[in-house]
Amino acid sequence: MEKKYTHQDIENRIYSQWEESNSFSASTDINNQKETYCIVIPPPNVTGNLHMGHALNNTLQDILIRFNRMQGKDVLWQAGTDHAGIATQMVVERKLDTEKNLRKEDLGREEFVNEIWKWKEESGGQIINQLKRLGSSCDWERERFTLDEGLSKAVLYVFNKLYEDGLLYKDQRLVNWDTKFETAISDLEVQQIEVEGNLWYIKYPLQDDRSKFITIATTRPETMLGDTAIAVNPKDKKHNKLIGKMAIIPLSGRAIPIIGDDYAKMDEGTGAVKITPAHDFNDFEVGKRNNLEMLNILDKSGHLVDDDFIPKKYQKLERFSARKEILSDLEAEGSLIKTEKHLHNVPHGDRSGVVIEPYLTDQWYVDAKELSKKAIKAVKEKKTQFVPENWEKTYFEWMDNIQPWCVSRQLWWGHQIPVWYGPDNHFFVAMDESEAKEKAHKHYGKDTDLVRDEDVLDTWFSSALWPFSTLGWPEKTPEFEKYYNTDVLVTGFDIIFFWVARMMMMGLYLTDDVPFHTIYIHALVRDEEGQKMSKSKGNVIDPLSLIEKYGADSLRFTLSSMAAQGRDIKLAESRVEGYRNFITKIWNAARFISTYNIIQDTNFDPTTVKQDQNKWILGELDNLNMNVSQALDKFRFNDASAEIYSFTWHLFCDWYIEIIKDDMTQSSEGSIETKQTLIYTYLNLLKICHPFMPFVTEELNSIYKKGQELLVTSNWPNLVSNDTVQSKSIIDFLIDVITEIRSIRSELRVAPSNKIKLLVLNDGNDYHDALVENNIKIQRMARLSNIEYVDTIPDNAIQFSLSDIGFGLDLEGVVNTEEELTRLDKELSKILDDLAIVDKKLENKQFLDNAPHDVIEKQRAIKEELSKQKNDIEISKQKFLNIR
RNA sequence: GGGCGCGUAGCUCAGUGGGAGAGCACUACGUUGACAUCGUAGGGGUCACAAGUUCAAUCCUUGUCGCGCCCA
Repeated sequence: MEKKYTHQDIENRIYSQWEESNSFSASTDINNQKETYCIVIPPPNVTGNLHMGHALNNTLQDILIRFNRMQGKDVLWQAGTDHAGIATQMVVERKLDTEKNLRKEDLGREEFVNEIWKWKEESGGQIINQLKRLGSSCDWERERFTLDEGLSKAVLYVFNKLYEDGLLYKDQRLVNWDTKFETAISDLEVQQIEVEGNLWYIKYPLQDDRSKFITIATTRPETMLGDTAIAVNPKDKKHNKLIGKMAIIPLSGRAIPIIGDDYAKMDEGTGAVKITPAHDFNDFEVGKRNNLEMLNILDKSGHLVDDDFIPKKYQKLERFSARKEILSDLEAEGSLIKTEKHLHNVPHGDRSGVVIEPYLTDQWYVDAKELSKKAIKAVKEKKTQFVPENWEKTYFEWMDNIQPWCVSRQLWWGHQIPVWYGPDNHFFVAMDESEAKEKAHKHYGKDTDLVRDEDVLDTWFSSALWPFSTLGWPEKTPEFEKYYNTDVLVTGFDIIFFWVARMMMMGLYLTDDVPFHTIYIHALVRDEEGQKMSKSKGNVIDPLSLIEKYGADSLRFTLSSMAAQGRDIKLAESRVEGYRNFITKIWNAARFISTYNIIQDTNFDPTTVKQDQNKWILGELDNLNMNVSQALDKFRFNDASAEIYSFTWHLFCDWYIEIIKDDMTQSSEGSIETKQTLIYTYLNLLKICHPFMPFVTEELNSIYKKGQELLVTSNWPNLVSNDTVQSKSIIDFLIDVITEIRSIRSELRVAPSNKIKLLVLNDGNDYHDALVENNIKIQRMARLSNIEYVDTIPDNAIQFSLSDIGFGLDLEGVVNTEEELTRLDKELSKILDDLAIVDKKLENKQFLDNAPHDVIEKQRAIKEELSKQKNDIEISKQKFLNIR
């Protein structure tokens, strides 16, 4: 075997092997009766690149998938990507601009969309290959894309159904408008950013007496051109007598009413607020309440319109230039009273980065309120369960306050809305143009030319169908029948609103079933300082470079070790390095085994082993098996990882391998049993490690199972279920003896090369036999010259006792008496402290009356143990004082 | 303003109503053919603070202080 595990060479080879053997494929035998396990991947964006969030998300999914696959279930991990409307369109627009200096309008819609498809075929979906590098065992043959034919059909069907059911309608409302992309965006794609702006105080003269003014304060003076009222609070004594009068907008000269409305807060600003219903969400509501006119001052690119109510000089100005102009003009004419610095939140598009405008447009809306009812109920009734549970609060909070879902986007890339308009703007919702034409014929009584709605649907509209559309729904496919509903959705909390909530709503509406019964919400990966990773901060750790450097298994094991519930992951590279060392350790254990050319005996029956060391390690292996399984059932990835780590390193390598070293060079019946146990344990350990570290375990397994089974499709180990109570207590005892001797040697600075004599008192018990049987092992591991069984421990020996057996270490001439006395004092004071605590409890009558029996018994046992140790030390101490 | 969460070893974090844990870092010493990406041993904590419940609190309750995130 190579001295080190070289992941660079091995990972690609292993992954191809998995793919070539179809190891990831869900069963093709649709009629098999096996229990199913299905996860749908949260589809990464087709423009995406693997970041730490993906790495964590997919590591956890892959652990679950591989674990369940090894349980013998019929497993489907449904893979794919989404078409990411804005993001993808943006990428291709930028590319066209830099490469050909073309704008999408130069090409026209059809050709531009072709360009996007071309881009998608050539360089889209890179992330799929990156997921493969991580080791993800998705069923790639079933990979889907939200714009696939089947998924698009589902989208059309759902749009029609929603419309027919009265859950989808066209409406004119304010939307979040991105002036860069010239489309509506979701409020979830809007980031509120705190900005230091200004509050400008502007006076509006009264129409009937222009020497009088009402003063308003605004952060957006340019919108005054669209004001259609000034609101004051009816209870505001300073202002309420003005209600019903008219004020004049400076610069434009248009007259607007002063109205009374609670929305005006007396203690904010001047108490009077300008109302611009077409440019502010709150004002929109005020406008509707008071039947105000809605004047749109902006075009879709954020320039002022050239309508008559806008003074000529401001027409067609960009919105921020307009603000500048207007402010300087206000100042010039004396309408600007003062300017105050003002910290406030300004909405920004999370992709475009530009300030988002509330903008009055016609859009398609889904009645999310209605759809949310079942989705709320399903979680309340635990048909779908959040893990950790408290995330359901976040879910409920959002669901309870849900707004109509604006599903139309003014983009070219996406599912074009299946609505056709007649010449009179009467529209027909249909599955395709011919159906629309039929409907139009019925409506108009003759063939009529129709124009299709130009807009496309929000990407999340199609993503919401993902858990079932990928399985062939709305067709009643065998896959849908078999794998739906899916088992668990694994995702980050930041996606609960975007995606989880929508899948729940659509799933329940369309399939009358929850899309998954568990939603596991994992952490966010942050940098070492706990900052969110972002390109602008430059603190991004690239998972691919970590994979390059340390191997995918190291990264995976690091992430799963740190994936404790309810806490974010602060990732430092040193952790990855540490777990890389762990993998080296596993590798080296295999090298140890390989030294002895052990051939695995397929008839070996672990239930028949006789020796304590072997029974013990098999028992510990069973524990590991159960603990890992239970931890994974509860999504406790960090616990599972910790179990694996400590078993492998601290039981198997540190103790088992050390204990059995003497047996390796022998050929007795006993040593054969040990060799077979060694290899049995190791191969099963590889299986248990496999979901976490698939590459290295597959490679190591192949050393012993060349050409036989692959780990990926092997079965999870069965429990051995021996009775190991006695073996465990014996091995634990031996470990204690060796550890105690090592500890004393180290503290008394006995050189490792100095082999000393161990004395054992002859008044012993059951453990005596174990000492005799393991004589050579103990000598080797504790660096002893020999072990002598004696009737008394001489005065100059260091004395200790374990499990009622007295021991002495003959250190005459080796140890400095004063040093030993110091050591004993230190020991003693520790024991006395502990003893005091136990005594206090046992002397407390209340404690004896109230505490449960086993707790009291435990305290008594502790006391006994401590008293014995105290006694030993005092005797030793006296002996050393005597010879001082 | 509303909600969620976090303060445990130098760092990163587990954990439990009944003798404080891990990894990394640190210190000392290193032998033996699996492993120096290692081995052995060791040091290090008022479990943020305060009050309460309890026979018993790091854990439960309340409050205070500090920090983070989400929503408005």
